[in-house]
Formats: sequence, C-alpha cells, structure tokens
Amino acid sequence: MRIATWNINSVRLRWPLLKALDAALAPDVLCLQETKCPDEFFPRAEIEALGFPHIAAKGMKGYNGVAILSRVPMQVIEDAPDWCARGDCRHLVALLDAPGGPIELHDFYVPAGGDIPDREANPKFAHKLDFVAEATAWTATRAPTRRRVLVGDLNIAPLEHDVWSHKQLLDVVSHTPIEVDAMARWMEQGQWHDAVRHFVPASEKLYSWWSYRARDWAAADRGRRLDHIWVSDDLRGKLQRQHILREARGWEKASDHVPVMVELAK
DNA sequence: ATGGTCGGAAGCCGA
Repeated sequence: MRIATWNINSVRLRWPLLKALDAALAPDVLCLQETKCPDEFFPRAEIEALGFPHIAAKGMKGYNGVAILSRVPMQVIEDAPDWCARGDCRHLVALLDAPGGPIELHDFYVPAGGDIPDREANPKFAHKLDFVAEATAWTATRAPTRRRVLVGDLNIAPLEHDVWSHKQLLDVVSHTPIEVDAMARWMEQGQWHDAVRHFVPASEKLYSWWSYRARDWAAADRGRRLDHIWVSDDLRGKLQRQHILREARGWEKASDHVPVMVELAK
C-alpha cells in the first residue's frame, strides 16, 4: 500500500503531471493540497482516466483546496471541525478500504503563516498557530483509533536538517521554535510517528519544497521539508520505504513542492 | 541587505 502527498499548486494547471508522478511512485492513494479549484471544476474525468476511480475533492475559488485520489475504495468522513471557523478547504478525512484493514487517512493543508513570526503583528501567523492547536486537540481525540495516517503540506520544517540552514531560518516562518514546538505537541498528543524520518537519519538533509524565487533551485538547494507523512504506532512496523520525488521539482511547469510517498506492508 | 517567482478571485493577494 503506497500513500503519497503532493502540494500540486493548482490541479487544473498541473493534473497532467500526475502521469509522471504515477510512473515514478505508483501510489495507491494520493493526497493533494492547494488544488485552488471549486469542486464543480475539478478535473475528475481526466484523473479517473489516469487510474484513480475514487476521488474526494474539497475546494474553493482561488485558494486552498484538498483532494484524495485513490485506487482503493474509500468513504469520506464528515465529522471534522470547521478549522478556525473560516470555511476553508484545508482538511479531508477518509476511511480507506486497505488490504489488512481500514486506514483512517487525514489530508491536511496547514496555513503558511505569512512573513512575520509574531502572533500579535501578523494575523496569518496567529491563524497558523490556532489551526495547529485545533488540529492537535482534535487528532488527540482520534489517538485511540487504530491504523491512522496523516499527510499533507504542514508548512513546518521541524528538524535542524529539514532546512538548508537551521541558523538562518530560526526566525523564518516554517522553522521558528514556536512552530516546531507546536508540531511536536501535535505529534505527541496524536501519537503520530514521522514515517519519512523513520528511514532517513535526522543528521541527513531532507527537503520537499524549493522556492520559485531561486535562480537555480537545484544548484542553490535551499530547500525545506514542509510535506509530511505520519502514521499511528500500530503502522510503524508496516513501513517498507519512503520516497521523496526530488526530480519532480525539475519537471516542466513544476510545483514548488514535490511528492512524498511511503509504502506500507499489508 | 534586498529581492527574487509563481497561481488565481489578477492588475492585487497569498504563497
């Protein structure tokens, strides 16, 4: 069972790249973020034709938007909160009909948080912290549930080597101690385990995002690991491998994020 | 030290 996540940065613009993603990773389930697409315009038929017959999409005009594309049947669960009471499309939950038993899958798109890492000076940063706090409290109530997977663009790079320069990013939104602490609480209270770092030592650099603003993203290699896959304790022993598809950043009309995938044994 | 580039509700705003 291969579960992947990708911030696609406009599904209408980039859905054709799913073909290359599928050739490289062959995910059974792919969670998308930043689809930027109202549900009535979601390229459903095109994506079904690529081999994902089960599609759940929750989008809005212009911003945000999440979707789950699946080869296995799934049931969308509707009892999640309206995060920060904004009506944003930043979260989908589905129960996957997975081999070995159902998996509760969460697809999150955490607010980026703006530029200034100060709750008082920057309402976007306050929104990010509030969102993570609500997600922490809610997923903690799910903690006793077996076989859970949480993926998404969480917009936080928690470890020193999840960014190109720990020292230079300590005051940059995505890597500040307040965000890193909030993420640690989220993982702890939800009993989540980092499924990608499970395979890659903390001392090794690991990124899933490179800014569009670099002249040469690969040469500069100033990345951050903003996209994550977490699993519940009972799935830790099932982890087979991880793959961060770095080459996707070099694709024609690339997203600034690359797909991240984890394989679970039955 | 600053500004650099994307995408869409565009000629600005969010990332």
